[in-house]
Amino acid sequence: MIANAVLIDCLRANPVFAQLDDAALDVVLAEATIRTVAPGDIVVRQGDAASAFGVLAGGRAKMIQVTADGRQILLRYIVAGQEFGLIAALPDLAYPLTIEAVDECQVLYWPGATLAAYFGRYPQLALNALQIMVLRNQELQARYRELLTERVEQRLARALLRLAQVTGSCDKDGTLITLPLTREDLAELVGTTLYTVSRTLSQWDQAGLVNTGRERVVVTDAAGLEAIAGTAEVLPVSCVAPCALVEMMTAARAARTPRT
Amino acid sequence: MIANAVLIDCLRANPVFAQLDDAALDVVLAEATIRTVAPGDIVVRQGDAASAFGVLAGGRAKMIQVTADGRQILLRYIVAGQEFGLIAALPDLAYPLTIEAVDECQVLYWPGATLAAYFGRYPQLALNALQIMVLRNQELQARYRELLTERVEQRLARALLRLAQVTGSCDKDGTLITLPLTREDLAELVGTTLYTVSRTLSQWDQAGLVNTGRERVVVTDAAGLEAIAGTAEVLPVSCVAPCALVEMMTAARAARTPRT
DNA sequence: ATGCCTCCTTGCGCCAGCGCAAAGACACGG
DNA sequence: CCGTGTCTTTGCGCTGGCGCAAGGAGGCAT
Repeated sequence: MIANAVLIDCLRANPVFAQLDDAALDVVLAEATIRTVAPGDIVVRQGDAASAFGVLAGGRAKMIQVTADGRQILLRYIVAGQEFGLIAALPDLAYPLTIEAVDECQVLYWPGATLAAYFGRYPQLALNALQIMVLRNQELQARYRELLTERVEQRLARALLRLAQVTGSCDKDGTLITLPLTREDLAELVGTTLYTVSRTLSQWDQAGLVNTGRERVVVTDAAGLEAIAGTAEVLPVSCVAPCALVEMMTAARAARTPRT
Repeated sequence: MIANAVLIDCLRANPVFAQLDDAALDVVLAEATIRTVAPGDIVVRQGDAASAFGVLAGGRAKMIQVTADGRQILLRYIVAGQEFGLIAALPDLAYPLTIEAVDECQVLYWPGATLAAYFGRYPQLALNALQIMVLRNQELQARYRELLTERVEQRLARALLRLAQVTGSCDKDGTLITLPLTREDLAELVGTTLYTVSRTLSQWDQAGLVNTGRERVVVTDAAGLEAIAGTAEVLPVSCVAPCALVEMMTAARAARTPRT
């Protein structure tokens, strides 16, 4: 059993509950159900009625989607402190993805109706939820754009850097990604095949950028990977004179001849 | 000038204002600013501070993103009745995309702070906004998945079907997509090059699936395109016995040998 | 130790889609 | 009616990445 103080901290750290005072957090926590999920087990299942909202209080989990033809994609990993299932606040929707525990997970649950009630009682929460969805949407849009415009190498480099940031632990000469990452996991994450991932990692290993092993990646030269990933950000268009936008786009389009 | 009744209908039809009574709609509309945007002009600019929320009352517009290297992607088209800039309700964020008018557009604007105030005054609006973002997120996730798992042909077929549905007008023997669609627009929409789009459309034209012209596509055999697009939906996983999920995924993965 | 299972590597052949270049078609304005 | 600019088509060569197949290597249980 996890101490209450830890759970409260968990909620406090979560953007959904930002700006909620301690008394309210106590009330909210008191209404939560806690459940332990074994590694490999399903937290929520794609297609099921979205009945519960949750916060991961411990452990890590994969968010995956299965397609009609049985292929699966790995959308992202979530770690302790992150929430899922905001969709449960809305009536009659289904989970759009499956969440599968990687480690043993502690999960705090609330019925969707309870979350909806919180939105009424603490209006800030509704705004928080909206903000989360807006930001997530931006992130997804960015990844969508990456998929359209970048090549496998770049996407893989960026994925490793993100994972190192979220789940990295310092290691001698590098950052170890503490998730059990198979080549196939990485392939599903960046949208390629396990062969290509393997080949690319081997190459980077020899070049001294990373250090790989069975289900293990250590980032030894983050700067090198960043160079491969390229500038991650979208052009901050408004940094230039406002009216120059159209001209700049045109010029850039004219100059973009090499796709490299 | 557009008649007030038309504008009210426009708001009523918009999911943000769902379940708002007529009196409230009047109040909301009274606080709106209306602006006309000429074809090709920018409605909101990527990177600018997200200061306003808007509803398109007339005309159609492109949502595009420019990348650091000057390439651009076309996220989607919006038509009269659709909203944009929900992000303006939140403090200190920037528009993540540019909206460019295709036709002459009439746009209703509210300052972001006004929208935020509406969320306080009419709590349903905040829930509506959340729902919109959740659904948009699902759609984006679906397109992300398509990009990862499907080939150009499928994505192009699906894009045409969607466009025909949203902006189609009945034509002799087919549905005309009324947007001025260049091959490059389509390429940016499905994530390919104008060459591939041109080649594919030529092929479909000869096969009698579509009828193409300069900036013009008529879908003559929607069923044929649907066959190419394949099953659009994600596997409704929970339709099978709940516990069969894992087995089914495993079986499907074993059976997915040919990527075709 | 031994065997087994899963994961990883790598050679090879292949093809979808890219991107150039050059020519053709269409629309519009003068 | 012609010129001009934009959009479209299509031949061609190329390559990034796919996917198979076969072998290797790490880890776990008995």
